[in-house]
Amino acid sequence: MDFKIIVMENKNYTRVPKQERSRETKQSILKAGLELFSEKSYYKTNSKEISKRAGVSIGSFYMYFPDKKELFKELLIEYHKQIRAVLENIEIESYVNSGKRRDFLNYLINKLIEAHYIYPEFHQEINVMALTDSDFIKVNEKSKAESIEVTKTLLHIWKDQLRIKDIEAAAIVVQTSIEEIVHVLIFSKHKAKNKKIIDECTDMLSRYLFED
Amino acid sequence: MDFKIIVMENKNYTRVPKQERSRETKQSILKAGLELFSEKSYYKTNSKEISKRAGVSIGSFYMYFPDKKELFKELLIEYHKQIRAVLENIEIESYVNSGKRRDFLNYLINKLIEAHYIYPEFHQEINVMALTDSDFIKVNEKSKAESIEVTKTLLHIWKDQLRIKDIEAAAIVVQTSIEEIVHVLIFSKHKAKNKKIIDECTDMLSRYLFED
Amino acid sequence: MDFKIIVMENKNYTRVPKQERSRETKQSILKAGLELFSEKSYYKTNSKEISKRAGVSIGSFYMYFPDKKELFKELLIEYHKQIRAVLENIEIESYVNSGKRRDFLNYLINKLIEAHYIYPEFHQEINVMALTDSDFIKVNEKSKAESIEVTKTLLHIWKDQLRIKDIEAAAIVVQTSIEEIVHVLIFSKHKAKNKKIIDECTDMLSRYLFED
Amino acid sequence: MDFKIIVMENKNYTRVPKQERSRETKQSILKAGLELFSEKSYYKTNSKEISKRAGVSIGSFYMYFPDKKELFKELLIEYHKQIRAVLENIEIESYVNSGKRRDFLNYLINKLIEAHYIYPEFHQEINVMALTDSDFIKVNEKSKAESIEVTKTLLHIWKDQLRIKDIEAAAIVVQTSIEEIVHVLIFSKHKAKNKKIIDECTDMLSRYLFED
DNA sequence: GATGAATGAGTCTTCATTCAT
DNA sequence: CATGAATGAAGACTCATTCAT
Repeated sequence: MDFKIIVMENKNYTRVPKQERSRETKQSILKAGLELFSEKSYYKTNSKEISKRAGVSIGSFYMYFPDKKELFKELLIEYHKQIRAVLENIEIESYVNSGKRRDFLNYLINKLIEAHYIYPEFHQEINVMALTDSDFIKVNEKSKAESIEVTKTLLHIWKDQLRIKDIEAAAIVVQTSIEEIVHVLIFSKHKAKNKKIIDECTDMLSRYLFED
Repeated sequence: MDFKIIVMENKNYTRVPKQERSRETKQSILKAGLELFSEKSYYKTNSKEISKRAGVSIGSFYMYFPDKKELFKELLIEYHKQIRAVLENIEIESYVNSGKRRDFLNYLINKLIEAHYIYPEFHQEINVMALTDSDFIKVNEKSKAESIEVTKTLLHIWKDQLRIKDIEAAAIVVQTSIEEIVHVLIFSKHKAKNKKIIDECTDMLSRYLFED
Repeated sequence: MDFKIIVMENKNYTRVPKQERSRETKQSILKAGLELFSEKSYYKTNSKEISKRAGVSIGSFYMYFPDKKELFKELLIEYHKQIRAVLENIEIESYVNSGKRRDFLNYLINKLIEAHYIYPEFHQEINVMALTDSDFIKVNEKSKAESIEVTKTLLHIWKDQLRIKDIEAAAIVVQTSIEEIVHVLIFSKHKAKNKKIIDECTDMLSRYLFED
Repeated sequence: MDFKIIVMENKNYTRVPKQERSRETKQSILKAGLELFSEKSYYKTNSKEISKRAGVSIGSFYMYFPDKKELFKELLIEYHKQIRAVLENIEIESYVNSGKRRDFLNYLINKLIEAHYIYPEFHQEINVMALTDSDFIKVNEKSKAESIEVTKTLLHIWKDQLRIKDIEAAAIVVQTSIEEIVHVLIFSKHKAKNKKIIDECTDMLSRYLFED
């Protein structure tokens, strides 16, 4: 899924392959769900509204999703997929040997912000649901564990230069700090401050992880 | 509010002073609300259930609270009051001049954990509601701002010994990191790891804030 | 439950005991359900309509019955209770020794007609549901088995005068025949014929069971 | 209609005559409807499911039947046609003059059981629908009246040997008794008892109709 | 003819809130 | 003050039927 709307540019071409149309409909429901869950939260959004926003009937909604929860679940999975995609595109090579550890940390934080920016409000909503519904807790815990694992891997690359002893605990501290600061930055109203905060965060992590 | 149930010790007095009885009833509703919101979230708890758990009628519920939301609001305010109380009881004096900055940070984190432990699940639920309902967003933002303010004040005490320049940004980074790590610790399943994580966090903040 | 409507004769008397009112509401729903299920069948009756007929809100409906099915179940149980009551009031004594076996059979058939007349259409509907919903099949089978048991007991009374050998099989044949003929009579449009049919049925059973 | 699936034996002919194909499609829908209505009742079967079982699209379903009800109606008519066919094949001649009246009754009951065995569950479902939907009540009443008419005709054959006076009423009693006992036998779980029950029924009718 | 995606009226059911007692 | 029966708007979900392809 990509969250872009596929705008039909040519209404003259009559025949849209059935499968295509079908995919489109599902897309539009996913998109509407993403928007509304983000705007007003899961509990304040009802299926009628999602359908309306998607420009389809309620019947269609239930053709593609057995229930509202399932729609959320699909969005959740998609969301994590995208975050993962960003993390997997991180270019470590140029930093790892050049000793530009601080630059790397900066780059990492910015990448993560970018990843979460896809749909910041949905990020919130995910947290909400993850806390509310046992079905989502697992998905979220798994996702968090994976993030910590990625962090651990990254730390291992600088293994020899680290001043910290317990990589496991450090990974948790680092990952948690970054994640939450990214969160703050995304919702910050004073975007001006953001650069400063990123710099401080970079400084903090740099001092923590490495001997100067 | 304290969340303990006030057990009537004197059954002889048939007439309990109305104000007393009234306060009790309200207490029991608050307690029931706190418990249920924490256990099953705001949206999955209904007023009938709260009344039942509180041992009062639904009618009583609506005598003391204009609606369900107001009950949550009062709990929210009470919750922040308690966190504040913990913070206000922090004893800085013994640390500030002794140079035991690292010990202080450790003490601070432990104090915050203690503060949040009052009702960890409710802490979650607050986050949920804060994101869901615009009425609570303000309460929460205000609370966060105050926490950062407190952090700033604390940093000012060590003013001369700090290596950081931008106290404003540092306060945000420090407060956010601590808050979230506390969060992780509270819900951590591997309590064994917790001490290590606290130590790493202390180390990180210490290195960040102070020159060795 | 009795299916009579309790008409409030005196609206001036303000206080209707709560329990009384509550029972009344439930009564009116049961009555409405009985009527509508009989008139239009279970599947064509919806909860809104039942509530409307009962003069209460849908909310009330669901206060007293978890769902439509449960309402039907309660009516079913009540129905069988009433049939049983009629059977238990049968006066055998006056017939058994006088040798008026034929009169007794006649009396029995008439009693059963009376019993089923309480709500003939509901009798139909019971058959419908008993065939449609596995939950009701048991109730119905049990009820039928009990009827055959009663028939067997009756046959035992005339033990010495019976020409039949297999009382078990005879009880099934007799009970089934009566039941179905009663059914026919109830729905018969030519009430004039009914007496004749009862007489023929009596004759048939009499000849079958007893030596002349 | 016969309920057997017509397996296409000749795959060489790519083009199956349209009428043939068309009839086949309709057959498969009828078959699927019969099965599903019998298995789960009319109201719990939906058109999508019928189409699926029939291996055709919903669109096809609605090409052959204006609505779900019409499908049931066709099955109903077909069902009665088959019962009729069995009755019409009854061989009276060999019995009527030989005086084997009892054997004939036995044969008749067995024939009727055979007739209803075509799809016993559907027999049930017919009763359900006949009571539920006014459209089917007529079909059913007509069918019942015809059965009584056939019974009357049969009784007339033995006219001179009958001990009963009112053939009309007797026909009702006989037909109703047989019909219902057949019903009991079909759904009986204790098949062992069935022979005994048939014998008792034969005995009952024989004693009732004829002087020994 | 065939297809099956799309429709939306109609059901069941919940629950915050009121108000007569 | 206390009670809890009653309310009904609102939401989740189904399914017979249509119609563009």
